[in-house]
Amino acid sequence: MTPVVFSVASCLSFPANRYGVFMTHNASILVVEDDPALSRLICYNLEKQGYDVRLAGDGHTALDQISRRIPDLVLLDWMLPSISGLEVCRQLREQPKTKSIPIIMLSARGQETDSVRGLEIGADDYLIKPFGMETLFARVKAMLRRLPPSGNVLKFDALVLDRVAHKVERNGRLLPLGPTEYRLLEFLMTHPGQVFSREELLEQAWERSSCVELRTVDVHIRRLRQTLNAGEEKDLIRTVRARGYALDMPQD
Amino acid sequence: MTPVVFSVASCLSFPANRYGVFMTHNASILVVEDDPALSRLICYNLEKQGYDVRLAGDGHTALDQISRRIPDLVLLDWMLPSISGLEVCRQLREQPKTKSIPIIMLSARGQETDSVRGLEIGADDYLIKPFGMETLFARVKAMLRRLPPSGNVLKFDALVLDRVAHKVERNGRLLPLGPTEYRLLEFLMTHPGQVFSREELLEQAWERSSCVELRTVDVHIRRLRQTLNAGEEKDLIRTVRARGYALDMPQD
DNA sequence: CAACCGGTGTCATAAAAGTTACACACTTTA
DNA sequence: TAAAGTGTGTAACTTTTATGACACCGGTTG
Repeated sequence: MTPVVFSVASCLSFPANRYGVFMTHNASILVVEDDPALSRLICYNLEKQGYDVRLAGDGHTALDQISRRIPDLVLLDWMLPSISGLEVCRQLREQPKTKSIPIIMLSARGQETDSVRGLEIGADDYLIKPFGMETLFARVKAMLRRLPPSGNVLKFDALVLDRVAHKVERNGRLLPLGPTEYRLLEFLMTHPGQVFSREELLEQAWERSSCVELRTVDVHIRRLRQTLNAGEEKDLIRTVRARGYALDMPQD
Repeated sequence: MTPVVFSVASCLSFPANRYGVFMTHNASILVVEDDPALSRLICYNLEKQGYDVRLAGDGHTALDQISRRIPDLVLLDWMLPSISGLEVCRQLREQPKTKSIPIIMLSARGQETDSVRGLEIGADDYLIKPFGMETLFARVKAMLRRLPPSGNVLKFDALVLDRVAHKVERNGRLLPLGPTEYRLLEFLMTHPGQVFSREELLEQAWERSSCVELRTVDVHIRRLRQTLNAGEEKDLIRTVRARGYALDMPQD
């Protein structure tokens, strides 16, 4: 299991763990589209561009996913089962947490009044189907370019650590961490999948000179786990007997 | 120092953009278009919408005008005498002062590769001629909505700070702030959500040369809180243990 | 000119938050 | 099953932050 080095334009190199989960700072895009053929085409191509792509097949699912984890950009089809794209857009613009998510609407409705309506209701761009993938990429890139300087953000699975805001979230849930737990997690997130001995963790997450018991690491790992997994979620910290700990995807 | 007292009533009629910053003036738009018929049509209609519209008939003039006064938005025709719109766009994106001006390209070139090229080079949107005025308005509005905070009035939640009047209010309640508290709040409001250490806050809200105890920041934060939250309102200042403070929405 | 007054910085102390050590239970390994 | 390695709860302890009191300073007022 050698670390795979994966490089994306304008991004640093990011190691992938053995489960193929890329730890990138790549923009996350939620594609909301009910036509499987089109959604597959879009997702496939966007993923090939290095984006972290999620898919929602209808309005409800979309709102649900967004409430759990806020994407950097939403591609939103107009015609959708359950809740229409227009309505999804309206609802997103209402809530403070979601109102500034960039939205590109996709629609077969090419009438001028349609695009105007979409933009009026809060969409940032409006693409008329059928559109070429190149056009989509260009629009997506142009939109992401204008994103407010995305603070130093580390991501691992649904774990997001924002170094500027000094906040950690898992699935949108804010995690109350103490300074040491924060440093510990920050270190682990910058080296995902790697196992560290207690000595190494003390070296990295504690003061250089501090002479602390090795066992202390256990306690902090435990507390980190407790906070991290509050909510019956899977344990992201792997214990390696006689070696140490690692931030890692659960086996099963 | 007189207590800061004022009313924002006069500002409230201005539209707020997505950053919560009120536009205290009408957005200025530079139209770069050599076809007199079209440019007149566009200018006339935009002015009727209340925008502060300027016109440039060719690339040189456009760059010249922009260097003299930076507009909020540029409508840029592709085909232009002297310097092409594409080149103007490229040059604008090169200089720090102009690189973040929103640009909507206008062009009769409807090929996919053209729009892609325009967007790649730095345009934020690309409209294919002929387009309806309604579409143009919608695109312009959508673009201006996303302008970063630059106004003289900062807003965060129900907190409003007017830099010109040098006054602050929350929920319509006037806040009597001292000079230091005002500077502190002003700085925090221009960087919402970000955590700053006491050193950074001293650097930003105090005189360069002043050598003041770090703990002094605590006291001023406390005074700021006291004034800000007089009225059983939620605390907008987040304490980050061992790091500093941030202006932030209460999470829970 | 002297008293007053709001704005500041500093200190001492209280309160809160986070860290460490330790005892012991539990689990895995040989 | 013994030995080694881990997990957990607790209590003492340390660090950091909140707060109230007070002295100083410059400007204004009577």
